[in-house]
Amino acid sequence: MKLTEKTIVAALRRNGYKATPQRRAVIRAIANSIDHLTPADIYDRIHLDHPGIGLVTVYRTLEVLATLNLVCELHTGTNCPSYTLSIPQHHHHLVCSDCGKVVDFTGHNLTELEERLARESGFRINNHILEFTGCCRTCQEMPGTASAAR
Amino acid sequence: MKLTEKTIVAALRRNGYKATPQRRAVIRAIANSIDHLTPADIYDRIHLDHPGIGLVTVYRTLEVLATLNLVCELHTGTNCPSYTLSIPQHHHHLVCSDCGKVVDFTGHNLTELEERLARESGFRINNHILEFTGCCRTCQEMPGTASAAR
DNA sequence: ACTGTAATTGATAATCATTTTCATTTAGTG
DNA sequence: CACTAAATGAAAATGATTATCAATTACAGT
Repeated sequence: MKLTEKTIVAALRRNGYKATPQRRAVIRAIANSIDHLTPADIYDRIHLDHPGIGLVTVYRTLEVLATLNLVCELHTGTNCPSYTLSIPQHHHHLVCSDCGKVVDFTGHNLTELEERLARESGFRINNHILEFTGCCRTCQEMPGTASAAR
Repeated sequence: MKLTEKTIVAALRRNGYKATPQRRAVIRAIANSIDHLTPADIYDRIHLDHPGIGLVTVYRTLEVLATLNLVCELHTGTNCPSYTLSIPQHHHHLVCSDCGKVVDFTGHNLTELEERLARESGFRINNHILEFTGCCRTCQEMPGTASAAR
C-alpha cells in the first residue's frame, strides 16, 4: 500500500485521532521529502508556510504516527532520531557514521524470525529496527577522517 | 571470545587508549551487570566505590568502547541508549515497550546480508542494530495499559 | 625508578532534545 | 449548531549530551 496524505488521515481517523491541519502539515512535510527528517527539520519546513505550528506539535504528531506505525524511525549515531513515511514498502537502513548519509534497502524479510521470537518469548511483537552502520564509499576515499584512520 | 575486563583492557591498549582506573571501573560495572545499563546507571553504580568519577567520564568511556565495538548499544523506545558488553557472543534484542524489559536473542546471522549490502552499496560496514519491539507476556496480561487498549 | 608528553580527567557551564503544564482552541459527532 | 473530548501553543522544566580548560596521570622511553 502506498501511504499518501489521504491514506494517513484515514488511518488517524480510524484510530480515533483527529486530522488537524497541523498534523496534515507534518505528514505532508515528511511525505514530500526524500530524506529522513528530524523533528527539528520538520518544524523548519513547516514553519515557512505555517508559522503558528510549534515544535511541540511536531513531536506530538510524530508520536502518534509512530504509534500507528505510519512512520519509520531511524536511529542514527546522532543524538536524535529522524523519520520517513513507511513507504513505498517496509525497508531498512544503511547509515554512514561519518557523513550521515542514509541508504534504504529492502529485500530482507524478518517475518519468520519475528514469528519464532514471538513464539519463544511470548511477546506480541509490533515493530523492529534493522540498521547497518559503516562508512560510505565517498567517506572511505576521504583521507584524514576518523574512520579512514583505522 | 569472552570479553573480560582483562581482554577489554588489552583491546584498549592495542588501539592506543590508556587503561585508566576510571575506564576499568566503567568496564567492571557493565561486566558485572546482567542488565543493559544507561550512562546514568553506570555512573550511579560506580559512584558508590569511586566518588571521584564523573558522569562525563562515563560518557567518554562508553564512546571509546562503542568505537571499538566492545559494547553493544541498545536503542529502546526510551530517551537514552543503554549498554552491555558484546558477550558472550553477538546478540540482538527484543524490548517490551511498556515495561522496558529486554530479552537477548542469538541465532540470527546477518553476515550474508551484510556482505550483499557492502557489495551493492560500496559501504564498509562495521556494525548493525537489530531490535524487535513489542509487548511482553506480563504486560499483555495487565489490563488498562496503553498496549492492552488496542 | 624517573621523566616527559600526550592522553585523560573533573568541574562547570553550555547546548540540544524532549516533556510537562495549563489555559485556549478546535475537529468532528450528534 | 452546539458540545465535548482531543489537540494546540507558549513557556518553562527536565533530561541527556557535549564543549571548555586547567590539572592530573598512564605509560613509553630512558
